[in-house]
Amino acid sequence: MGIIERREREKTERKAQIMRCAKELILEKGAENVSVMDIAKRAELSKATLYLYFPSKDLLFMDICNAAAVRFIENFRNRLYPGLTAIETIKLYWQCYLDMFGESDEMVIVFSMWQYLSPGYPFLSLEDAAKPLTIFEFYTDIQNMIAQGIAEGTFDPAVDPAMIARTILSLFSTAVENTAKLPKDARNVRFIIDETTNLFQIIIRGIARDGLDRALLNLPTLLEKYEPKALSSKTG
Amino acid sequence: MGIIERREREKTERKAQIMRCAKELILEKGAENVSVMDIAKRAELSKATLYLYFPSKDLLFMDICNAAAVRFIENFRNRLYPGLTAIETIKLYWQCYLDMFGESDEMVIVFSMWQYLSPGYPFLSLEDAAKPLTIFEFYTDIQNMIAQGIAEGTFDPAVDPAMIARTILSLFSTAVENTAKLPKDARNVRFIIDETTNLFQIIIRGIARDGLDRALLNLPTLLEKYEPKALSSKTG
Amino acid sequence: MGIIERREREKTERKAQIMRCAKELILEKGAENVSVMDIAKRAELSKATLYLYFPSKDLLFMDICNAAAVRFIENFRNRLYPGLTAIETIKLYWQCYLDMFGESDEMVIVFSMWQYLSPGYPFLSLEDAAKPLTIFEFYTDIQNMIAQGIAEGTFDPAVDPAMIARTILSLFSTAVENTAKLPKDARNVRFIIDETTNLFQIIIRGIARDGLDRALLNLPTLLEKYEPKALSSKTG
Amino acid sequence: MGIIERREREKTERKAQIMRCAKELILEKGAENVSVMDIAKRAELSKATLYLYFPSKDLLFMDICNAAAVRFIENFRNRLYPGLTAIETIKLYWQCYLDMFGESDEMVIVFSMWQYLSPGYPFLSLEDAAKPLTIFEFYTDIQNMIAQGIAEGTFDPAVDPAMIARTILSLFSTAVENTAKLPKDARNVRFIIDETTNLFQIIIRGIARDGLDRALLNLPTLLEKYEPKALSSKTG
DNA sequence: TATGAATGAGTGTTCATTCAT
DNA sequence: AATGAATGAACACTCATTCAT
Repeated sequence: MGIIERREREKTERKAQIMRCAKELILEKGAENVSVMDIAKRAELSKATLYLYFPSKDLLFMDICNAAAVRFIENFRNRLYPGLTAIETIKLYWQCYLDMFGESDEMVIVFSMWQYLSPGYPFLSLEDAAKPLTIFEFYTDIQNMIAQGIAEGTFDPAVDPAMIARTILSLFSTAVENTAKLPKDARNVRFIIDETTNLFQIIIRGIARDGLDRALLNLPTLLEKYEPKALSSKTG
Repeated sequence: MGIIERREREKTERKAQIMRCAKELILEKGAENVSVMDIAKRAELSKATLYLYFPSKDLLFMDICNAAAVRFIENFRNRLYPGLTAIETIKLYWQCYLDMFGESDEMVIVFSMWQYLSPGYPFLSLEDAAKPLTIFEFYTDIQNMIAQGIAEGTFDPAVDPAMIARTILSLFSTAVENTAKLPKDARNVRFIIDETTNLFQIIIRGIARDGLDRALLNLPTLLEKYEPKALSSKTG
Repeated sequence: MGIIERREREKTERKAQIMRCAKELILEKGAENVSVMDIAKRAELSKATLYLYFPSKDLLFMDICNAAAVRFIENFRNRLYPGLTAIETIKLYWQCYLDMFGESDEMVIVFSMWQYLSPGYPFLSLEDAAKPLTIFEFYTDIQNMIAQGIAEGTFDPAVDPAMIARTILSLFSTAVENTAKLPKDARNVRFIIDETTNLFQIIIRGIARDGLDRALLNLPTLLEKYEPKALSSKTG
Repeated sequence: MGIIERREREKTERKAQIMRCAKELILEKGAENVSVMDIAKRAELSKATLYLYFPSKDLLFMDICNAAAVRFIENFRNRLYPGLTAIETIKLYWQCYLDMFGESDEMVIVFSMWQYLSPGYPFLSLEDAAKPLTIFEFYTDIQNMIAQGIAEGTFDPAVDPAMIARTILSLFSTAVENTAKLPKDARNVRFIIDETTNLFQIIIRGIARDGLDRALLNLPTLLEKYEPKALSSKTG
């Protein structure tokens, strides 16, 4: 039985290795410039071997995209408290983003794969999406947070949650993808985090109900972490 | 010398004709699906002849991008009044956008070419841009308007004008490009205008100085035109 | 030694199982669309294991072809009476064909494998055949029947028995293979039998001695079985 | 204007040259073993250049098939007399076949291309044919001749003209293709002609009305040419 | 005995660019 | 000035076969 397990482990490891190589290349050259040959060379395998682990280039890319997206979403959902206000949830969401992005290039991968696979996706309509990407759940999550915020009187009721979700995703996607297209050494993770944080902050303010105290809307940053336990007023 | 001039004129005319054909195709099929062959056929020229007028496909596309951008920028600058406030200027800017987008596909061209040519551009830094695109002046113009707004106390002084300019351009670019990827008949110009207007509005609100009366920030829409002459208080 | 025998038996059984799977696939998809992978999957074995039992795909296919051919030939030879006239033998031969084809897909296998393996074979010369296929014995049998018929005055002495044998085999082969290329459900065994019967009938008539009573040459059909026992006039 | 004509001529010449190379390879290796690369190499061109002259491999092969088929059919129809009996027409048909086949490998090409492109074609049903090959007209022509023969009392009325047409084409196709698959030096044009002549002869006899004088049915051979002018009794 | 893993050599097709004329 | 012709390099994907374990 040890053998079977070891085989399993090796297979997983190989898949992971291939995905790692593909990710490197995506980060280096941009998704649309990565060919199956490139990945094979980097992984020191033959093209044919790649196809042993992934049935097609698209599915390899989808796996890469989903793996990171799943990690993010699970992390976020695990840290969710019942009874959080919309703005608290948003802050938590953002904290998860900072945590994940601070550690790795995962977010870059998520968004650039996403653009590659479903280019026009979230901006226009959900229905046009051809491929089942986990990242689509980002859309739902964000939409829900905005809707809850409207219900709680935090956000302007004239605002369309779906449109805001689209916008936020587009912004991140663009930010991240643009970064991914730069040569790797020019890339500055820290910068991306600051930039996307500012963007998100602006949008949150832009959709806030008129007259709301802005102090409530401050998102966590790399310097100021958000601790949901402390903030969520379970007693009140 | 008349001959030289005529030659010059003919050459310009030819170039314009090629660009016209290329633009048609970009709108019909999306930038990345337009081949040199396609353009040559549409222009009823040989591929080799195209290379007589444009040194490469990329440079042809850049010219197309620039030509439209120049039209927009000149139109905007021509309609500028001295003495306009930042927010008035922004409204005018937006009115120009509405005018241009309502009338023609020029904006689609501008942004989709731009994405095609310098995908990672404006988000990160001006210096990294490999190619001299006129569209970069959009960036300066927007930046200036935001900076002026900060100076006039309309916008939050903590805001970074350059970052806002990047953001706005990214959003438009994404919106327009996503649209451009749809088949031409499915494209809905009206929808793009509404969407980008909403986005712009949210950002303007998001960067407004705390406590500012939001009514001042209302952008023109397709229904409510902005008339700078009436609004600009030259006397005050 | 029981062990050795059991091993032998198991090996044979495994081979048979693989051949069964391959045959199913050939019937379903046509010989040239069956890959080693397909067969391995169907047999629930690894590709490598297949190569333990058959040294190559070609040789597996040859075995399949031969096994079915042997079955047919043995059946035919078992039912042969000494003292049958040529035309009686031919009728018997045809009856065997009808029996075998009516009951199973064996004939389809025989001929489609044959075409796959030795496409140019029987038409031109026996010597050119690269691979030792049992089906070549069909050729000898038919040739013998024709030669006997000539000797008995049933067939035109100007006729070349070898050529007729080639022709008949080619016709069957083509008929069967064409059928095999159709999707399995569209295949119409009944139709093939009728068609090949007609063809065979025409050839038999075509080579009959001038002036011979055609009634003697009527082949059995699906409706009219041939009973050699009754017909063979052992007394005369 | 001379230039245009020369270009035209050169283009035609190039096409012809490519077709020549492809034909050589088909004769040498069999149609299904000829790749675009092979043809390009033989023609001392790049693969891309081939695609300048033929839009796809299939269409190149179809052109090859059709060009020869058209030559044959036109030759036959040009030599047709009004008022010929069925059997006279058949003899003429055969004479055309002998003429064409004696001179070149054209018939080999016709039939092996045909098999490659529409493998199961004539045997089963006309409707299944996916590609418009001129060779299908062979089918109609033969069918008509048989039908006329039945009407004139030459052939057995029980015979199905369509089935005979299928058979004849299958036989030629098989004969020719089998030849084509042999190594080129083993091929013997003379032999094919004799063989197919004999086959055709046998079928004609096989479908003759019972009691008909066989002498009327003798087909032309390489040795005995058929001269339709002499035979067609225009006066009677 | 059995197999998972690996691969070399191939498939048809596309496209931006060059160059002799 | 204009072009027809040519091409190298690339693309995603497949398959029969081998071999270490």
